[in-house]
Amino acid sequence: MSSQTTREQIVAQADALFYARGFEATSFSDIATAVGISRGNFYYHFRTKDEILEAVIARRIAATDAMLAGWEAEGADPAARIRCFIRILIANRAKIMLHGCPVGTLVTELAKLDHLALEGAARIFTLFRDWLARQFEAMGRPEDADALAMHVLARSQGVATLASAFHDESFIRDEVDRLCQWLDRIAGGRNG
Amino acid sequence: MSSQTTREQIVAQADALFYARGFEATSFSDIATAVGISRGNFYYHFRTKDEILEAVIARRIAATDAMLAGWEAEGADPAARIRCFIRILIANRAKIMLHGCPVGTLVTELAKLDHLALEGAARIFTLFRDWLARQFEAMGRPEDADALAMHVLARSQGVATLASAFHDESFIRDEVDRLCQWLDRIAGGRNG
DNA sequence: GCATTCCTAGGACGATTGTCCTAATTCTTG
DNA sequence: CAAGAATTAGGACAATCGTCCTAGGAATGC
Repeated sequence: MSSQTTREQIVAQADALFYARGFEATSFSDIATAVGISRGNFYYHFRTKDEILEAVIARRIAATDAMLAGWEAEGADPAARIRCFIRILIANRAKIMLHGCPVGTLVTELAKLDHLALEGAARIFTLFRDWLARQFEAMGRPEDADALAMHVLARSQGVATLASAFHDESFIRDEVDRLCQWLDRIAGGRNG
Repeated sequence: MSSQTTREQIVAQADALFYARGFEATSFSDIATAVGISRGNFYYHFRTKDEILEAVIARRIAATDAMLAGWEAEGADPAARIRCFIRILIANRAKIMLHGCPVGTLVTELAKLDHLALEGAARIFTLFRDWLARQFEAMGRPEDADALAMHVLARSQGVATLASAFHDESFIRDEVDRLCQWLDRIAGGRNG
């Protein structure tokens, strides 16, 4: 039990630090200090840095799954569900302006490192992609549901990147509005 | 003369390595090895890693300036100029699928490191932003030229991020087409 | 209450990091 | 050709990295 808690604390702190500082820039000592344990104890729970990364990715996958399931339970309107996704940009704007998108920045870093965990991290993107595609299918766009899902994903990524580059909150709001208008046009039946 | 060449070689190799592996993951030794000189010689030209980063950013700013000026010299049609920008995604698709956007990934990394050079790196974004805004002004959209510029910039960023996450070339083409269609609608006078 | 497993602390390891120094070499200039 | 500056090579430096080991304390099961 106590070990579970320690392990969970390690993964939670590693998750936050990987997001705020990046994977490579975060050291064993950083995480151990954040949790309040010794490096020796740390090593008992995770033998390599890659193991922590795997655990963090698994944690993020679980959290994403839960979030998407929650939006799906809220109502039956697929357009409203997609708006839930788009509005993460607003809800998390403070952290996004500081550190960008947690998924996008991790995937970008792992791609540059040629890291094996890149595939796992990209799976988080896939969760969003497939979920969004299902909503577009439910909106009556089965033929280009995946393309539309990728489109929404891409625009959200771009907003997060530029918001952290320019630290501009009103830009986030403008782009969210623009994206929601685009979604309304899709839902209204016109072209995209 | 020979020193100029050595210095330029260092900056060029550092530029390529920072793009491919990231700033922090690239060491003095990596750059020295790539150039084919000793670390001691390296230190003669650059005393700190931040100095190299500054030089790389200055180099990228100069290259960006030249590229934008070149597009401006090609013709007088602002929409065609913007299409030049959008098509970088196609022209550089191979490297983008491997390492993302050079500007976006550098800014993202420096933001996480709380690095002083972030401001300088964001200046590259500003070059594109202001240039794009000038084109939208010339297209008769002075009131929202900057917002439209940021919109184009954001969508390009998102495409680069997802293209490197999924290693999907057809996605790049689809999004470039979509963005060009959007541009045509803007140029045609309808709403955005 | 004893034995066994689980958990923790603290330090050691080789490698690598950014930085710096010094001595040799090359180049330029008179 | 000689004198000075510019350039290079190679190694030393303290610090930190990820990884690993060992020994003691806490908890659990019989």
